[in-house]
Amino acid sequence: MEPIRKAALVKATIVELGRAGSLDVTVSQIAKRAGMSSALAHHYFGSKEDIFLAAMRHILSLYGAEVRGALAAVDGPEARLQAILRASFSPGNFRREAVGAWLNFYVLAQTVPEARRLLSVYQRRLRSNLLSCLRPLVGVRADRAADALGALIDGVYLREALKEGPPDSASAVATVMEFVASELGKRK
Amino acid sequence: MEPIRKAALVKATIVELGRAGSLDVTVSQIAKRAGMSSALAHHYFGSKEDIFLAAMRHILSLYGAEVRGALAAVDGPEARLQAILRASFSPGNFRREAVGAWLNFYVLAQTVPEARRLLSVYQRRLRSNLLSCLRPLVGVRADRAADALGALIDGVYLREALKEGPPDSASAVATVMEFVASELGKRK
DNA sequence: TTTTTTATTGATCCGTCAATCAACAAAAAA
DNA sequence: TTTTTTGTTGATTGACGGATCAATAAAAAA
Repeated sequence: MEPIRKAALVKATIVELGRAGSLDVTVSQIAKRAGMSSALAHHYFGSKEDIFLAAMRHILSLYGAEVRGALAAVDGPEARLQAILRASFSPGNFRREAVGAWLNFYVLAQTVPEARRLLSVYQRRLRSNLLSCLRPLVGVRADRAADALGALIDGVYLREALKEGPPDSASAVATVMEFVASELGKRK
Repeated sequence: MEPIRKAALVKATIVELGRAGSLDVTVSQIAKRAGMSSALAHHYFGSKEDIFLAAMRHILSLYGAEVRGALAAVDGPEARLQAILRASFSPGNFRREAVGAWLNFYVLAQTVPEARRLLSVYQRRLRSNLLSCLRPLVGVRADRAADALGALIDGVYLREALKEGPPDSASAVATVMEFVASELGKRK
C-alpha cells in the first residue's frame, strides 16, 4: 500500500499546490483529494514538509526524464538545444499545476534547505546541458549565454503562473527560440 | 502619525518578507520590527492583506520612479534600453529584501486579485517601455524580443532569490546585456 | 487458531495567529 | 477646564491546522 498511497499523495499535492497557487494548502486538503484521511498522510510521510519535498522530487525527476529522453533522440548541438527547450515546455511539464507548483518550490527553497538543494541540482544540470550545446556554437560566450538562457526559461515559467487560461507551449518555445536564434546570429 | 506609522510598517514588511522568504510572516513580527503593537498595525491598515498590498505598491512605485528617472537622463533607443536595465538592477531595487519580497508578490498574486492587478500593471509598463526602445532597433521582431527580455529580467530576479550572499548587480546586468547585444546583432 | 503486523480513521491536543475590544493616555478643540 | 479626538496597547476571542493517539479492522505470520 505504501507506494500507492505515497504516489497518490504526491499527485494530489501537485494538484492542490497548483489550484491554491500557494503553500497554504492543508494536509487535510491533500489527503482528501488523494482519497484518504489526513492521519494516513502523516503516517506515510512524517510531516507536511516531507510531502512537499516528495512532490518536488517527483516534478524534478519527471522533468529530468523528459529532457533525457528528448536528448537521446537527436544529434548535434543545435538539435540538442532545441530538444531541451521543447522538453522544458512540453505539455507534461508546462501545465497549470506544474507551473503553479514550481513557483511554490522556489518559495519553499527559501526556508527548507533540502528544497534549496533540489532546486540547485536542477539548475546545475540544466546549465551543464545548455553549456554543452552552446560551447560548440558560440565558444567563449557560452557561459554567459547559458546563464541567460536558464534564467529566461525560469522567467517564462514565472510569467506563465500569472497568466490565466491554459499555458501556451508553442508561444513559450517561440519566445525562447527568439533568444537562441539571435544568439546564434541567425536572422529569419 | 498615520503616514509615519504606515511607512514604517511598509518598510518593516519588506524586511520581514525578505528575511522569512515567504508570506508566512505574522502581523506581530512586522509590527514589532516597525516598533509598535500588532493592534496598531491592524488599526492603520485594516488587515494583513492590506499591509502586503501597501508594501507591494511601495516597491512597485519605487521601481517605477527609478526607471522614469533613468529614462529622463538619456536619449536614443539604445541608451534608453540600457537605462531601463540598469535601473532594474540598481542597488535600490536589486537587493536581498526587495528580491525576496518580489518573489512573494508573485505568490500573493495567485490568490489576491488586487495583487495580480498590480503585477500586471508593472509587466505592461515594462513591456511598453522595452517595446518603444526595441521597435526602432529591431523592427517587427520587437514584440517577441520585448516578451523575452521581460521574462529574462524576471528570471534573473527569481534566480537571485536562490543565491546566497549579496546580489550582484553588475553580473545581472551583464547577463541581460548579453541577450540585448546578440539581439541587436552586435558581437564584441 | 492465535498472534503479530499493516492499514486506517475519528477525535483530540496544542500551538499559532488574525482580528477585535476595552481601557488608558495624551493631545486638540470647545 | 471639560470634552472630544487621536494614538496606543494588553488581553482576549475564535478559527484553523499540524501532529498524535487510541481504537478498529483486516491481512499475514506463527
